[in-house]
Amino acid sequence: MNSSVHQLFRQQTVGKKKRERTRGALLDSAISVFANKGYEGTRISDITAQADVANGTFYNYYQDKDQLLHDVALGLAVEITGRIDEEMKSVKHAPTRVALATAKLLRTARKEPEWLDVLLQGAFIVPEVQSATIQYLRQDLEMGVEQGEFNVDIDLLLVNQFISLIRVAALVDPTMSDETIKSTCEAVLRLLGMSTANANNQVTAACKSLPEA
Amino acid sequence: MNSSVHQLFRQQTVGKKKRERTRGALLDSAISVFANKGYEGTRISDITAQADVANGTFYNYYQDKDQLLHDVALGLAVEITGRIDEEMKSVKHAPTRVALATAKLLRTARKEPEWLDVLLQGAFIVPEVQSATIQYLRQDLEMGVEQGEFNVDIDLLLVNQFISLIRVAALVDPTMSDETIKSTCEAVLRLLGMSTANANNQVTAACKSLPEA
DNA sequence: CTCATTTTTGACATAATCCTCATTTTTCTT
DNA sequence: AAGAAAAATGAGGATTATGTCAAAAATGAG
Repeated sequence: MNSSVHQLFRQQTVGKKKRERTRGALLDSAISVFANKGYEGTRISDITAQADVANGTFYNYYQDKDQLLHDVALGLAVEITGRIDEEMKSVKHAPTRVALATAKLLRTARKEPEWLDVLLQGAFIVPEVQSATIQYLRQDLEMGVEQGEFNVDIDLLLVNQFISLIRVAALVDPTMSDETIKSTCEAVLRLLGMSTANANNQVTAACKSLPEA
Repeated sequence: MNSSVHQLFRQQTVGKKKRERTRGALLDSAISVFANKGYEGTRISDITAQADVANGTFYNYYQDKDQLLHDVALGLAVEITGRIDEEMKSVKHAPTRVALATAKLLRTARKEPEWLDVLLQGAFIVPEVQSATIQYLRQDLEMGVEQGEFNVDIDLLLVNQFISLIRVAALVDPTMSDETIKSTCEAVLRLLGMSTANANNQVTAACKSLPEA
């Protein structure tokens, strides 16, 4: 049985050969199970049951949970950052970009809480997912320093602090209210060295350009 | 075999009856194993082996891992916050208190990385440990707002953001260099609404009052 | 030192999960 | 629609962890 309504990887594989479609089913299943039981708490049999395939089928595609998490999280990273980037092509002001990207990411998490959950699990466990995520962020942060808007050193610690603020939002308020999104965006900008008032203004402006709840 | 040099709970139970001493051994063992294998990855047999007792002995003291984590993390919370509070009795200026407490906590983590690791695991898993930690923090944060130094709303989200910055420091730099400690203290103050320059000054001043590395 | 009480022990029954592979079923090309 | 290739199946052996308990050992009060 597969209770997830939004099947990212299955959608990506309709029309392809059976092999790819089954892989897609396993990946979608993994999103749901990893999110609900956590990576450590997940059993292979949870994933195959959710994907509606036999136990042995898993081993036709992956050798272990690690490889599956790698594929799932990296796929989610590509999907999510791709969407956000696409919507921000024309924005050149770093604080606006950061506020918008954060808000859009958290909005995504409101609709698909499992996506962010699994992406973050991957970012803390799979090095390749971590570096993909970090690289994506780092550009905007460095742009903000060059623009004289962010008054901090951009290093590995700072980027991880950024990511951890995202994680906390999902943890404290899984429903991801507008309130939580706004507070988190402001916290991020303060972390980057903007004043409370400045951060507030940036976030208020950025949120206006978001589609309605 | 017990490779840990610093045996907090055993120290607390020397002279007491056998029952308390064995409990202390289990608690110290748990610190080491939880820190190295993570809560989920820990087997009961790991803990009894490390404590140099038989498998069945565990069940004379705890019904499951949960109860053990509860005791260990709460014990660590009491020990660590107790020490820090004691050393800050006379400090009334909230930003100084926050910078000092953060620096002292991270200094503790340098000497006893396992303590902070397990405390944080507990804070995210055991509600009672979480609320103990949060209550401890919240007082200083609210004091800072009253003193007009922290320009933010103190809510559950903010307190968790604070804690997550601590966690990130331990994650990114387990050796906990002075550099990491300083950066983290500054990030915390920025999160609380202080300017980069102000945060910098506070932290520099606070670090001067710390004992040498 | 004695011995009732407390504590420890570790083999074992139970249970959970992993992973394989011989067999069956499905796919899809011609 | 036939049939070779691809994919799926799920029973079962191997492994690992859990929690129990009757017997053995250690404790410490008198």
